[in-house]
Amino acid sequence: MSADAGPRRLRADAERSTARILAAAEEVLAADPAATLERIADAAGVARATVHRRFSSRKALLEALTGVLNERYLCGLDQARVATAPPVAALYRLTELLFELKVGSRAIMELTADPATQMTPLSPEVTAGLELLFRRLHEAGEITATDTAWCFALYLAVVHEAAQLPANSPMLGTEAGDVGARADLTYRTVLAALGGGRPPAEPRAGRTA
Amino acid sequence: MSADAGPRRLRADAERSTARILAAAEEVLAADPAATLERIADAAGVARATVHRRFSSRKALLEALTGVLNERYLCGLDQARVATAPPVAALYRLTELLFELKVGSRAIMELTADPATQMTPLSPEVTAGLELLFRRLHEAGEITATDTAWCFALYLAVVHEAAQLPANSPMLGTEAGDVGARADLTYRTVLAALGGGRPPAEPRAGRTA
DNA sequence: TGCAAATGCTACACACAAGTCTCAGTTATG
DNA sequence: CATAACTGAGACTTGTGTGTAGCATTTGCA
Repeated sequence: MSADAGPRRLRADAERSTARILAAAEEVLAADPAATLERIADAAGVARATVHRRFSSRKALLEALTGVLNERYLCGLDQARVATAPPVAALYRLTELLFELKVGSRAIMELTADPATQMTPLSPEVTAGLELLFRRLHEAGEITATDTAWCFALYLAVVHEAAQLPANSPMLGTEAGDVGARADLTYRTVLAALGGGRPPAEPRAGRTA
Repeated sequence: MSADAGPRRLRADAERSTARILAAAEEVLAADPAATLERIADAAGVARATVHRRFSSRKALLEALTGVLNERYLCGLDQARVATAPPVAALYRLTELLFELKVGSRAIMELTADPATQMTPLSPEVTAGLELLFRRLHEAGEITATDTAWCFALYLAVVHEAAQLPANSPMLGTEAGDVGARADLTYRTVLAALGGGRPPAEPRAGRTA
């Protein structure tokens, strides 16, 4: 399940290096998608050679990164119970989780998708989960939009914009937590944008459980 | 007003080359933001050396490109009469114009903004125009969102997503023109997303005039 | 028509990131 | 503790994009 899933398991410190590199790459690449491996190595506190040791190439590192993000999405979809919970509750919970897991930057996702195919680097499981969620929202009459592709293109866009919004924006209100306010804004905006006929309902299930 | 605004004016064919390069750069860079100057030159039907002759550096070319886009925005804001027309009509018209002028790809705009400052490469005039539009929308009660920054971050995001939407999406309906359908979808979505209390009103002024 | 300007083409210099290799020193783990 | 794994540091090759220069040719313009 790790980056390379090599034949023999890594030593503990090597595993730590891998994790630190991935974390640093996420942070650095979010700020500058064209950042050098050297800058990533610096941010991770390792030598550039070590990056090459843990990841056979830059491409491999990027793929590992999107793998991590995919796992986070999958984890979020699972925790939000998109298949069973009331759709609006699932959407709200999922949105909270996405902000908690800091899946704000779309730039990283666009790094692996080569310019030609323009394919979404989201795994089939993730897209299936999102499709299910929005289909259920539609069946419940919470949204009117019919195209699930449009639904989560818009959803991801709003998540991204809400993540980039400066912390002092009046849109975030005076609520306590920062991520909570962003999630709330995203939830309301998406539901309204996709044609919620009624004013957005409060979720009926657990909030920050 | 041209790319370099040199001391002496260019010959007619040189001016044409400049235009062709800019057009090619827009198309190629929209597909792949990391595209080579050589690929741009090929797409423009000129030699790479000519690109260097018309634009002193890659950076200069990118700046010229954003200049062009800024002009288009400015032109759109002017034609939409954002200062005088009824706000919803102005929004609708502006949206139409943005799609007609193919200002769909945000990738190009993000090319000039260096990763550090994260500044919007939109000119102050453009941002001022957009701010005015959304403030008027708010004052007219068409939207409830209070932060203009949030308003046009979301607006641009929706424009971008609508531009990327595949042509056969059910969201685009069976309307005649492609750009019209996208503009319509964008208009409705944005108005709803920003808290239009009522179902989005039809614009009261000229449509595709 | 004649001249200056613009272009295509080729060759070259330069910078820089990716990737490989070696070796000495450090750290985990049986 | 002894071995094997991991790391940092440095040197090195390679590939590639950018930018410059020269020269023959074409083209706009007066």
